Amino acid sequence: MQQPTIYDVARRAGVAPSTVSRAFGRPERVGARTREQVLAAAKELGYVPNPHARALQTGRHRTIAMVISDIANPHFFELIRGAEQRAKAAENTLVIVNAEESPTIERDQINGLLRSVDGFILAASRLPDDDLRALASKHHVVLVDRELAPLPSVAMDTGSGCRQILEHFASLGHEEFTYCAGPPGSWMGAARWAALKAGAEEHGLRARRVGPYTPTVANGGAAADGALRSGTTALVAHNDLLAIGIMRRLADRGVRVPADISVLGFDDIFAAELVQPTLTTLGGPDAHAGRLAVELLLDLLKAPHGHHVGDDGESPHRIRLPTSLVLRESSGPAARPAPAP
Amino acid sequence: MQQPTIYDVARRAGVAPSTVSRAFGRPERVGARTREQVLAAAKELGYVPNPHARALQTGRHRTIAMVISDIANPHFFELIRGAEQRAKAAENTLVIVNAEESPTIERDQINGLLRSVDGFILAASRLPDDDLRALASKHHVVLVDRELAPLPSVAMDTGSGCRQILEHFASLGHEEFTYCAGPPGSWMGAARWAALKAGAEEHGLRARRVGPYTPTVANGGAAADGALRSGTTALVAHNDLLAIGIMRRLADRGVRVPADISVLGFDDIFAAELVQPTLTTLGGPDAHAGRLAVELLLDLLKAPHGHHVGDDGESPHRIRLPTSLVLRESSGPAARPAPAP
DNA sequence: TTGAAAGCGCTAACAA
DNA sequence: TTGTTAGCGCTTTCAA
Repeated sequence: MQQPTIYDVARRAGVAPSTVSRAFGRPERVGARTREQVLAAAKELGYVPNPHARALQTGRHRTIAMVISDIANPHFFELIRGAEQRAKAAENTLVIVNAEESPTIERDQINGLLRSVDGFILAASRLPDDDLRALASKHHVVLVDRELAPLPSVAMDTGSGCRQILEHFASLGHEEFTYCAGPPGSWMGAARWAALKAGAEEHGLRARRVGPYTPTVANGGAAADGALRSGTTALVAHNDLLAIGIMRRLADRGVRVPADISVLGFDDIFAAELVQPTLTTLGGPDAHAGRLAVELLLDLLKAPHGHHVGDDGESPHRIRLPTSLVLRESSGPAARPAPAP
Repeated sequence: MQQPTIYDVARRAGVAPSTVSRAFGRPERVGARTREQVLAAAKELGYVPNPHARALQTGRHRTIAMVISDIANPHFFELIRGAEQRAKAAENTLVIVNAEESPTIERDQINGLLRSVDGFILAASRLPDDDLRALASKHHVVLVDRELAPLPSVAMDTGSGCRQILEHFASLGHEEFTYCAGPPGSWMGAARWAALKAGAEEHGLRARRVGPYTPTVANGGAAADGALRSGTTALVAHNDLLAIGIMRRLADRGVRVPADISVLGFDDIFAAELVQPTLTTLGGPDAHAGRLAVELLLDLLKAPHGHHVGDDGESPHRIRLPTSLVLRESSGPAARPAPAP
């Protein structure tokens, strides 16, 4: 059976179609009595407004898309939750799409939704800067876990976070550490390494880097082997998934954590306290980040149409969230360098 | 700036708007030369078809929605991945929405997408049977992790799966076991308990049940305490998340796994082999399930409009996937019943 | 406050 | 093969 339209409702309520439209879109511009009749008729008929017809006319879809670089990474759970909450509060639908760590897929997903959503929240986007700027010049975009002037963004404060890690290492007597890098396209990964390297000297630490590795538990094996070769006493992994994989491989090779090597991760995913030993990691307010990202996007949508952040000299919203180092069992006092195998 | 429309492209290419439309929608019905001109003009202008206008006319959106009962449950990762793959192959966009384990939210999410997508894949839906049937009578719906005649569905084969568990217990000398139930609205949970209970006797086992519990790691504590009170030697949890939580609580209370109690889960999520001891669990081909679900939905969409499965006597597609018990460290020979605390 | 009518961008008869 | 034309269901002037 056909879905009923405003015309069906109008006929039933004995009013004009435009009145039905108003009753739904701007109820205050319809007489209270009329409104009730219309709503009643609509209910009887099971009328549901057609969002396409509405979008065609208004250009608004009340839908926002969240593109996640890898939906299998638990790090994004809370982000998604927060974003959903906030979107729902604003009566917007949030659709999640997965980019599978691939810029190509990410681009395709975005293009597929370009005309169906009001804006995009790109979480840990792997797109090149230029693509991002081009997209933002025609559509509303908010970045998460990435910063790029002049786009609005929300990201963890890498600088202060990495300083906490450095201090932790220094206070435990480590003299150097090795960073197991994530994917080359990861802005966060680059930022972390930059901050770690920059702050190392003043904490009396030598910084090394191995990688890049795709950040999954499975790839931790290679990362562990790579790091072990350098005979280090402390490891920082691109994220918790990689850190967990590293610890597994270390255990297999008989290297004790933290006695022989300390291991740190980023994100504080739920598995961090499930593994043995539990993982010391730098976490942040993910749900809050999700809420803020939606809020930023909503602000953008309110701006005059065709107006995008950066058009004039207005200060973009670049939010940095505080992080905190969650101390668990995987980090401890420096040991002598692990014997090269 | 305004997005260009077919009219702009038509003017530029010197053809009629309908020709532009055809060039995109049914390229075979346009002369090769004309088509090239149109496509070239479209490219220069940066034209992108407006899916709403198209949907308004055709009723097709090339979008399918996947509603997940809890997106934070890693069990759904592979399902999502498989579904995405298949959807992409058919040039459909897959949007994921989260129901947060709440029937109300699930219904709201569905209603919000009702007119924007071609069909729904409901994963572990918490909706009452009647709601599901009502929805399926007006829209295309495929169920995952749930079965309800006459809707098409794909689910793990609970019967054979639970038999494997029972045999495992019996062969290890257990004489009874306790099932820690999941949420009341979970069809899968009910099916598991039913299968476990039904098969227990013939394996010489006594079956008990405690719960329900919301299946999260955090709730494992209560589940463990509940089960311990009964002095059991074997535990089956609604899913891995709950099982992991149970093991943590058991460890805290000094109960050894599997020496004192064996613990089993369902789903085989990635964390199952991360925990200590690693978790014995019943897993299945999740990615395959995702692919199949999309395929089933695509079949439905191909059927004549207004025609829904069950309208006539046609046999619905109810797919059952084989499961396999992944033996890990958390299950072992029966001990004497743990002393009641 | 309500109605009439135009049109959003596209597709699909129907004609040419 | 291509153009003309009439909507899809809705919102939004403009009048009444």
